[in-house]
Amino acid sequence: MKEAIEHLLREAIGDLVRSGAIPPVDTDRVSLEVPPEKTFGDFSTNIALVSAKKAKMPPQKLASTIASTLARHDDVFERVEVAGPGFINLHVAPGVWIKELRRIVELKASYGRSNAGRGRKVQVEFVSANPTGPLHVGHGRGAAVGDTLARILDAAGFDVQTEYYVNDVGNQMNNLGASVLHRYRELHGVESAFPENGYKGDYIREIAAELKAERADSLMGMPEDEALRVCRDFAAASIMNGIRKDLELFNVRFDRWFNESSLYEAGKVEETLGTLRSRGLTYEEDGALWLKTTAFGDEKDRVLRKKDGSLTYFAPDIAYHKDKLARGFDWIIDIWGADHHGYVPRMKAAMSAIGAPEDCFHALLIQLVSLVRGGAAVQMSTRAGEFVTLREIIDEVGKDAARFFFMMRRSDAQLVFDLDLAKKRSEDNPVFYIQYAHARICSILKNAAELGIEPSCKEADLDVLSSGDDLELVKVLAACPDVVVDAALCLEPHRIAFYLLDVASAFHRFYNRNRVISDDVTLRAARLVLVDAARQVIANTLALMGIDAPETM
RNA sequence: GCGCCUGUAGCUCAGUCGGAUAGAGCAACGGACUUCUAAUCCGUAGGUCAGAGGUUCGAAUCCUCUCAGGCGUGCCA
Repeated sequence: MKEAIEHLLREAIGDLVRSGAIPPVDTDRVSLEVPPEKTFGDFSTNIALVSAKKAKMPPQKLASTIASTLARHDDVFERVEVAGPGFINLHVAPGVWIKELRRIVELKASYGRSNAGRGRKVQVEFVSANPTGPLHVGHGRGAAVGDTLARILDAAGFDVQTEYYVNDVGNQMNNLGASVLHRYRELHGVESAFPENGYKGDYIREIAAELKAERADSLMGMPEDEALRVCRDFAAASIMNGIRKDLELFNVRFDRWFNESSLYEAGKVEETLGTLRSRGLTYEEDGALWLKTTAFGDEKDRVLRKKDGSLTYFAPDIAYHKDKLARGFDWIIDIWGADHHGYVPRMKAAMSAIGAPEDCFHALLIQLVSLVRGGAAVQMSTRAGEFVTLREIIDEVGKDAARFFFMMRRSDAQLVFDLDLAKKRSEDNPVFYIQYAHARICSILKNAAELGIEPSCKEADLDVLSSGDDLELVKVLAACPDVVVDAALCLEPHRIAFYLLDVASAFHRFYNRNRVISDDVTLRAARLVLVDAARQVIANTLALMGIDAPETM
């Protein structure tokens, strides 16, 4: 809708410029917004205000010239007005909205989808938690945001692939193995010092117990190296298994699980270092190998290979992103915890170093989540192994509430997750407010069906919805495609959550003031189509968030 | 010290890459159920947009400084 009207506006301005009626105007700056008040119309544009100075023309005069040209589209605009200092306010004709309502019902689950992304290949990498412990609350937010973003990008016409990067090599894996071995020996009555940098969570004991159940005491006589390796591999497999299950429960799907170890196996890490070296972007100093990231805006150069000969985390990560590039993605989106923000400039620099196009890489940072229960903060400390797992959250408040709550804030703002509120089955819980709207509509449709009436936009005369509360509801529903596209392009999935609240609120208001199944046969048929469209929009938008749309509550 | 994020109603937060009288929800107060799910709706009240300068027709939004909170600043991952 918005796009179509923007097109008309550009066309009108283009015509005026060509005919010499107005001086050249920068049409790139043409944009529509939804004005703060209904009396200002459905859309408004400030193009006359923005261009007045350059055009050397008073804004009001410029505005009225453009307005009168636009007004010729009397099939689209009911009224075009100039207001205030030079806004052009557009009142869209009811027929246009009714046509959009018809589209909702015809397109069904496809309504809201568009081709804005023009099939560009996008990869969204998220969660990517190390396989050293279960997913915790913070990972949950990343999972909800990443999965929702991927669904939104898909709906907006991008070719999306989701990926989980598994850091299955490195020191942390050895620490994991040592931790499990320590607990395993404990179970066999052998005490030893707790390993340095070991993992202290109870899950380590559980894994040790599983290992004992499977292998009895067979590790006790093994050489240290071999026992450590067995523990490490067993623990990693067990933990990854748990992570996959948690994500499945959370309705989060990955197209691909990418093991860091595969980069080494394929020789990609050395290959990448070779590429960087041959481009003259590396140098040796203090016995270490450095990458000249300062050449690409980083504040200091970074080490690739340490003095002791081992690689930093950075080195394989560059190889990983080089692999992503080679797979042909136009847009590479990494979703990281905000504590990694210091890593962004260096990764951006690395992307430039391996020849990535400008702006093809984007790191989306997810700020911290804190939990509140009974009005008090829930204490968490990953280091001490005291953290609330994603699984516990799902078990406590349910998948739907958890996903919605994680999406209720902008990603770059810290989130306070109120567990009590998320559990409440009442009006102040936004998830239930929305799901209740959906269930209410389903109930109306069911009652209608019992009377032998089905929503049908072929039989109904939808023009009777051209005013008042009916039209207001149509307008809210019709915003859906624009919201999806905006959320996708801005990488702001929280907008979907806020839009859903708008739709639910618009429906509840409508419901309380109007009867759908009434004696007026014409109106009844049309309103049945209207509420069915509302049901469809709510269901489609909930689906973008991976949340169920229940038919009864 | 330097860098990033945040600061908007009592609370939790929106605010569409500068627009019109700064908006929701909760909490408070007052109303609406012989009616399709009252798990809802309507109304009232609530503000120095952290503070101070600046940019311009116009600033919560952009720039500078100050204050407050969080995070980062490894040859860790």
